[in-house]
Amino acid sequence: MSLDTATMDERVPRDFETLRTTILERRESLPKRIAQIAAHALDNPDDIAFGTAASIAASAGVQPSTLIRFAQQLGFDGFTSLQQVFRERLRERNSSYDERLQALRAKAEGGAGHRAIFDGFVAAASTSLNDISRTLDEAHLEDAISLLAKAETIYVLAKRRSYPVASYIAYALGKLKIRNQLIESAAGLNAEMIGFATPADAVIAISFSPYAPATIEEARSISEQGVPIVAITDSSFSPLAQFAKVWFEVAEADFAGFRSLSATMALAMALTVGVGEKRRDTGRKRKA
Amino acid sequence: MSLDTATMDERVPRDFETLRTTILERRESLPKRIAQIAAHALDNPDDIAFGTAASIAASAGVQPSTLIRFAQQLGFDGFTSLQQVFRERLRERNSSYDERLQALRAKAEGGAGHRAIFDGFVAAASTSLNDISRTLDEAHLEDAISLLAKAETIYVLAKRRSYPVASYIAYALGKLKIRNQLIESAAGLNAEMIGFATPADAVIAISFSPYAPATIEEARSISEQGVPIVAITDSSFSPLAQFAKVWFEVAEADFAGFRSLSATMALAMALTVGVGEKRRDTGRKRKA
DNA sequence: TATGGATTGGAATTATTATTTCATATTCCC
DNA sequence: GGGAATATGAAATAATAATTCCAATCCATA
Repeated sequence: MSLDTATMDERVPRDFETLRTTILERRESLPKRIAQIAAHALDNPDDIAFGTAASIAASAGVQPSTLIRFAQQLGFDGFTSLQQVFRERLRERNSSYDERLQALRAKAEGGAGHRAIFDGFVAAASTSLNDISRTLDEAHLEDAISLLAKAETIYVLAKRRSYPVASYIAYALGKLKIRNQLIESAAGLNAEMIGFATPADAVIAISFSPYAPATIEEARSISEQGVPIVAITDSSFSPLAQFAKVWFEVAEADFAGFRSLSATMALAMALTVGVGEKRRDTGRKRKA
Repeated sequence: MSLDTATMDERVPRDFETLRTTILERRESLPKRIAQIAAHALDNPDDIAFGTAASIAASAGVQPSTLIRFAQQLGFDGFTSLQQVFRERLRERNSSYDERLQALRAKAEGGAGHRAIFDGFVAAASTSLNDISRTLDEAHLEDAISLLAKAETIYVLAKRRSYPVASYIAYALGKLKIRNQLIESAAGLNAEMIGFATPADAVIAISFSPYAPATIEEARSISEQGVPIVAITDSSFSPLAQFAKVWFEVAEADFAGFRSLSATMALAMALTVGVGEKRRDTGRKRKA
């Protein structure tokens, strides 16, 4: 009877992406109601993962039995095993970014392809983003934005690994027509540039362990001139923290010896755009 | 009997974070077995979300009834409603980054606090990372890494918005002792620098719409010298694509007018570290 | 338009799973 | 150390959910 329905030769999709592809391939050849639930499944994968056969069937507008036929047509032996795939998807994507990162690190160590390296950096970035959105102190954010919004010129201070963030901040401030000055290491004029800063200005300083000595030195000297500093750094022991009016602790995950910048970037952009908004609101605009 | 157990005055935790806090607060005062399952729940939230009362109890080393008592002690009326919280957590975190981004955009438009802006950038970064890890072409990655690994000097070419990525690549290449040359816009010597490149070298070029004319011009001129180009850009219509031996399409989500860089960064780092590995493997090393 | 095969709906059945109950053990306080 | 209160284990029970079955319907083809 049902022994010889097309379930022998075809592989049962074990992961969501394969399943998705399989469904899309067969889309045309599926009976109406089965197609209906197939579409619903791809559109609402979470519902499949958590719902019961009855509830899913109802929200897709079919009978529970149809749902089971759908699963069987794909080679599963019932709804439950189809559901496993949808659950696995949530498991993988979600919670275990940390563990996943661990696994990927091991994998990459073991010399497994370049895809693993890429996945590692993606996982590191995601982990960092998750972390920061959990730990960011909202009050600090408000304080920092107020402080920066009052500044005549915003100085942006960062070297080496943090420099890309600084350059993005400078780019964004420029686009928002907010006067700013990037203090690079390239030209040897840092000391002079810093000398121009006054207490009416402000600084965004970014540095992570091992802290670039130049950054620390410049931060010290500028804070001694009474210029308020907003710092982004990685621990309360950071030398930057002691010079700063407001500081953020950002823990970036690393992979293959390079730390992610994603969390720092997100915070940097929030500060920048936040300052832009604040200035627009208070109607206090300056020339770029 | 059980009507007046402490379930009236205390709020039932509706979201995972509240639940977590509640559990941690009471940790000390919980009976042994209940504490055991409480710890297990916080350590393996996914198991709670997907398992059955029996399976969870088994893997925590307690009886199913204990699990239910645990739920009731927290104010839930049974295991099922406790489980809902764990499922909701997966739902929220996962699928809906896109929708969440939409919501946040609307919220930020409406002038809702700076936290919303920050969340928006985090969501944009996450969305971009999800996208790229789905769409990245593994073969392209291999090709690009092989190509770059053979180069004597790697030139890194990017302006404006893409410049932070370029500067991070240059930093990382430097740390890996791979000879490289960053082509900035600052110094006006780009034409001369480019003139030094030979077909034995290679270029990483990064540009997104609206493409910086200088980047395109420089890419054209360098490709005419026979130097192979690896491009990171945002569509197959990108002018960069036509000059490139290998090119990657990276779609970054944007928020408040600024696109995320997280996906581009992850790809850039994978390329960089990939090249480092490849050189180490082939034993073909060069001086920095 | 009749006929066979595939598809579907809906209820009956079976399986699984949560919950309750009760006997036993442990803990805490006097 | 005795006794009450609390906690725990194990199995019985109730609830819920998946699956199957069969009759009705639809659809293509002769």
